[in-house]
Formats: sequence, structure tokens, C-alpha cells
Amino acid sequence: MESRVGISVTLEVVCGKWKGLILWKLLQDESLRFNALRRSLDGNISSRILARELKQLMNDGLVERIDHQTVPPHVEYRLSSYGRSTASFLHAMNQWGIKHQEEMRAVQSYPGRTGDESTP
Amino acid sequence: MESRVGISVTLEVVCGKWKGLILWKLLQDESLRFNALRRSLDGNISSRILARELKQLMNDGLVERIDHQTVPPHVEYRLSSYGRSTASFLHAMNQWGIKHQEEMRAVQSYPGRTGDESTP
DNA sequence: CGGCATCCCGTCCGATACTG
DNA sequence: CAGTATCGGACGGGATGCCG
Repeated sequence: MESRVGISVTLEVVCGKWKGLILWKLLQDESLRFNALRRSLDGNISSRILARELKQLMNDGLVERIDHQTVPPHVEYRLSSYGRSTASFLHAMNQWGIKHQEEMRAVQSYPGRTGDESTP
Repeated sequence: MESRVGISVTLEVVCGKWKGLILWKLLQDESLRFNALRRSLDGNISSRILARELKQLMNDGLVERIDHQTVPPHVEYRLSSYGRSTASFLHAMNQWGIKHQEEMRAVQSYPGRTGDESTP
């Protein structure tokens, strides 16, 4: 029954351009409103995309939505206690990503690896 | 300049349905031939996709290709020493993925969360 | 403020067939 | 055995506009 590899499951949850980043921000900031989260994300995520990603994360039980039922609306998003467990691999991914950037820069400085991206 | 979050970089490398799995297999098996790797992957990855993923992983310096220059062809793929460093987060992702499966099963047994997947 | 509706495009992914 | 060529569908992601 262990045919399903954990990696695949995790990738289904955090894959894509934004989900990992959203979880990362919520790990740091504890609680964020929709547009605050939106602006805190690197460049420019459209509200449509952010809403969709948040829905999926909620569906996976990682993110909780607190609607204060006020006018104008005040909605907060935060990680569930279970969502916080993603820190276990997100930290590792972050560390590795930072190192990878440096590695790639170094490699490109010494063009002795494959030098192939110019071969169509 | 630290606007670039490590998570994003890592996701660019590992994201998608197969890349994480491929790295995972190569972490376990040390060296695999094309079709052996292909068959070892969960279900059914087409050779076209596998070839593309391997190219991208090679381009990122994670996978090395050893062509034995024989007829019939004998090509092996293995992780570079740098590629092995992905173990740092792949293990964490695997652990979490396995637990997540159980968690999701438990949640679905107690339909008190959102109970909306039946709404088309 | 916090979304949803629409349109649109590029990429991902799969099946099949074919080559050296 | 180790791929490439071609086709096509599905999905992710972005731009814009509107609504409660």
C-alpha cells in the first residue's frame, strides 16, 4: 500500500508558483488579511489567483479563514495548527533554494559544465 | 535584494508532477537507466516527459548523464553530488506527505470541516 | 475590503508513432 | 534501449472588470 510516495502528496499540496510562498508568509506573520497577504507576496499575485490558492489550502486543512463579519469586510487568514507542521519541509526548501541560487551563479561564471542551452 | 524567497527557487526546480519523484528514486537507487527509472516511477510517465524532466534536472546541475557509448545504447542517470543535497528537503517532504495522507483520511471520516466537494 | 466572472495564453502532461 | 516528433487536452496563471 506504500506505492504512494510522500513526495507526490506534498507536491500536490504546495506545488505551483504561489502555495509554498503563501504558507511561508503565514508562517512568519501569524495572521494576515487578504490584501495584506497579497501585497506581501513577492511581486504581483492577482486576487483571483490568491483566492483560489487559499481555497485549496483551506480544503487541505492547512489554512483557516476568520471572517469578522463586519462592514467593510475584515477577513483574516492564518495557518491551522496542522498547517504549521509544513514548517518542517518549508524551512529545508528555503535553505536549499537560497544555496541553489548561489550555486547557479557560480556555475554560470565558470562555463565548464555542459554549455548546452545554446544548442537547439 | 533578499526579495527572492528560497521557497520559490526550490519550487521552480522540483515543482510539477514528476521531478520530485525522480530525484527521490535517484536518491535511493544511486544509478538508473532510462527505462528502469521510467518503470520505477509510480505509474506511467511517458518517455517524452521523462526525457524532458531529466534534461531540466541536468540543466539545474542535479542529475548527471553517463552514456556508455555502446550499441545498443546504455545510458545511466545519477544524482550529482550537488543533487544529493536535495535530500535535505525531500526527506522532510516525504515524511510530511505520508502524514498528510493519514490526516486527510481522518478528516474525511469526520465530515465536519467544509463538506463541499460535492458542490459542482 | 474581499472576493467572483470572463477571457486568454503558455505550460504541463499524456498517448501514439517513429528513429538510431 | 534511449530517446524524438506530433498531436491534443487540461490546468495554471495573468489582466480586467464588476459586485456585495
